[in-house]
Amino acid sequence: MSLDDRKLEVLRAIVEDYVKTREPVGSKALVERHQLGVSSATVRNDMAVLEEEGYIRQPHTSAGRVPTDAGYRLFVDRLTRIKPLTPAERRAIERFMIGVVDLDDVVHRTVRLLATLTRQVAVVQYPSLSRSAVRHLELVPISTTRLMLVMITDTGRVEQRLVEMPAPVPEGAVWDLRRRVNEKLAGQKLADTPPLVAKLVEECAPEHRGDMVCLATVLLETLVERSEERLALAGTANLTRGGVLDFQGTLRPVLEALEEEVILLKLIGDLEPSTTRVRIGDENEIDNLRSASVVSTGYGPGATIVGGLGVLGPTRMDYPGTIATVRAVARYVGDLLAQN
Amino acid sequence: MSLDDRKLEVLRAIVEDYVKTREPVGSKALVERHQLGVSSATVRNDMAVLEEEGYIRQPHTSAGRVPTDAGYRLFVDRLTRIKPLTPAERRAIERFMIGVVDLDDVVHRTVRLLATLTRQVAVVQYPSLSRSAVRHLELVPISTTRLMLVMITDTGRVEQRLVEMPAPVPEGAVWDLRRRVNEKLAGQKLADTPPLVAKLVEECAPEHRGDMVCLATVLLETLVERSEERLALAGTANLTRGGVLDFQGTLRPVLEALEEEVILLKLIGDLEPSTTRVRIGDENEIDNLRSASVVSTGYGPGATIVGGLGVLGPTRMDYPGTIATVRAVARYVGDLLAQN
DNA sequence: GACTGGCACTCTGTCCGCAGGAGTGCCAGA
DNA sequence: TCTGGCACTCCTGCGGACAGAGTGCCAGTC
Repeated sequence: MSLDDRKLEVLRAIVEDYVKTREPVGSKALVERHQLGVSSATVRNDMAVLEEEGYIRQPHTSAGRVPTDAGYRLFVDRLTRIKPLTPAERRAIERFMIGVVDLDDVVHRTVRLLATLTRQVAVVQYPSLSRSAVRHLELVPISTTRLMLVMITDTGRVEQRLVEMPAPVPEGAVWDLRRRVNEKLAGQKLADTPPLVAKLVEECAPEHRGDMVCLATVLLETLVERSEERLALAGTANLTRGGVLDFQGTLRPVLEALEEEVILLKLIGDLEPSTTRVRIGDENEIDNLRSASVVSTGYGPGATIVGGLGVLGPTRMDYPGTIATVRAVARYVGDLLAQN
Repeated sequence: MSLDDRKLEVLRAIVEDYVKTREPVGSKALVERHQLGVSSATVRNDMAVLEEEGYIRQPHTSAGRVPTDAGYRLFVDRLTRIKPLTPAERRAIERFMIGVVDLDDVVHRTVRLLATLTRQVAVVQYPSLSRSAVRHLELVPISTTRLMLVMITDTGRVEQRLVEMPAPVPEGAVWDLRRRVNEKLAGQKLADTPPLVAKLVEECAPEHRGDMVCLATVLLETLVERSEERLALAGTANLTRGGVLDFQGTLRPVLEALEEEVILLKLIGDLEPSTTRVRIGDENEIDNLRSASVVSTGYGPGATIVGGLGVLGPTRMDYPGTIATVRAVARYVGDLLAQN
C-alpha cells in the first residue's frame, strides 16, 4: 500500500508539530492545528498505516505518535521545500564576517556563526590539504641541524613541521634546498606531489642526498599522512537545549564522538556530491550518534570544493531551516575564499 | 571554637567518602568505614560543629552530610598529602609522549593525556606569546601586494598573518624588509617588541615607510593583541560521568563556559605563582562554574613558565589525585620543551 | 569535662491504589 | 471512503502508608 498525498501531509504535520513541541502528537490535536479537511478518525486510520509502514511510532499504547528515523527521512526527501533565509539571517551572516583577517579567523567565525544560527553543534573542516595546491615552501634554520619547514597553500592554510637533519647544514645548502623544492612543488596540487617528491630525491646530487631524504620524508608526512587533520567545533552547549531528553538519557556518547576528530571528519568530509547531505539517526555509521542527525555540505571557492562543514543535533531537528542555513553559510564561506 | 584534630579527621572522612560514593555520609557509616576510635554519637556532635562552621551541610534534615565549598577548601589546604603517582601512571605519561613531532603534537597529546588520567575536562594553553621570544620572522610573497608574515618563536609556536601592502612590493624590497625586521626583533622577548617595532618604522627610509607601517601594524597585532589566544581542550565527555547530578541539573552552563576561550584562559592562565592553584566552586569568578572546580598550574622549560594547563571537574573531585597528576604532567611537558 | 548508648523525631524514597485524561482501535452508518 | 461514537488502554499525578536512614538530645558513665 503506497502513501497517498493526505498521508504524506499527515506525516508532515506530525514531524512539524513534534519538532516544535517535543511531545507525541495525537490525531485530535493534529486536525485542530492543521487544515487537513478530514476528521480525527480518518487521521487515525492514516496514522495506523504510517505506523505500519514504519514512519511513525507510539512511545506506548494510547500515546500520540512520534516520527521514526524513516519518517524524518521521508520528510526530508519528499516533503521539504527549502525555506529561504530571512533577511535578518542574511544580515547576521554578513555582519559576522566583517573584517576577517586570515584563514583561522574565517574558520573560527564560520563555526560560531553556524552554531548560533542553527542552534546546534557546528563543525567546520579546514580546507583539505589534498584538495589544495602548494603556494610556497619555506625552510627556516632553527639550529645547525634543525630546519622548520613551513608550507603555505593556495587556500591559506599554513602547516609547519620540524625537520631533523643528519648533519649540520650550511646556509647555502638551505638556500639550495628551498629553491629546488619550490621549483618542483610550487603550484602543484598536494595530491599530485608524492611522485614529484620522489623525483626530487632522485635528481639530487649525491652529496646532498641525505638532507633531501630527510626533508622529503617530512614533506610526505605533512602532505599525505596528516593531510585532513584540522577542524573547528562550536556550540556543544546547544546539545543541552531541552534537557537530556533529545538524546535518550545521556549526552555522553555524543560528547565522546565529538572528541574524535576522525569521526567528525567522516561526518562532514564526504565531499563527493556537491549537494547537502543529511544523515538521520541510524544512518550514521557511528554507534554513538544513533540519536543524532548530521547535515553537511562541501564548501570552496566557486565550484570547487576544498572542505566540508555541517551541524549535528538531535534527530528531532528543524531540517528545512538547518539545511538552508548550512547551505547559505557554505556558499558565503566559498565566496570569501574566492576573494583571497 | 576551633577545630581539633578529630574534627578535621571527621571532615577528611566525609570528603573522602562523599567523593567516592556521591552520597551524603552519615555518622554511623563513618565510624564503620574509618577508624576514628569514637562512637557515632560523638561523631554526630563533631558534625554539628563542622556544620555550624560552614564546612559541611545537610541536603535536608535527617540526611547525611555533604562537604561545602569551604569544606573542600579546608580539606585541600590542611588535609591533603599529595599522593605520588603510581608507576603505572608514570609509564602512561611516558608512553603517551613517545614520538612527538612538534608543538601542536605536544599540546594535543598533553591535553588528552590529562583528560584520560584525571577523568576530567583538560585544558592546555599553548606557550604564551608574551612569554616567548622571536626566533625568526619570515615574509613570503603571496601576490604582488600581499605578504604572508610567519613568526616562529623559541617555544616552537608558529603564527602567521596576511599583510596587505599599499602598493606592489618588488622582491628586493621583501628581502630588505625581512632582513631589517629580523635584525631588530630576532631573539627578543615578545613582550619587549612593541617599542622596537616603533623604532623600526622610524629608522626606515621614507620611500619604504609605507610598507613598513603596514607590516608593523600586523606585527603588533600578532604580537600583542592575539598573543594569548590559543589553547586545546579535551575530555568534555567526562562531565557526564555520574549523570548530570554533579552539576546541579545541567551541564549547560559548564559547556557554555568551556566554549569561551577567554574564560578558559582566565582559568588556567594565572601564572604568577609557580605552585598549583585550586579553585573550588564559588571561588571561580565565573558564574557558570559555581558548581565546578579547577586545578591549574604553569609549565615551561626549567624554571621559567610559558603557559598554563589544568583540569576542570565537579567540586566533588579527587583533589589529591588530580593535583598530583596535573603537577606531574606539567613537569613532564616542561622537560619536553626544554629538550627542544 | 568528654564520651557513649538510647530514644524520639524528622525527612526521604518508594510503593501502592485511584481517578482523570489523552489517545487509540474498531465498528456501524452515511 | 469518510465519520461519529464508544470501549479500552495506558500514562500521569496525587495522596497515604511505611520502612529506612540519620539526626538531636538527654541522661548516664568514665
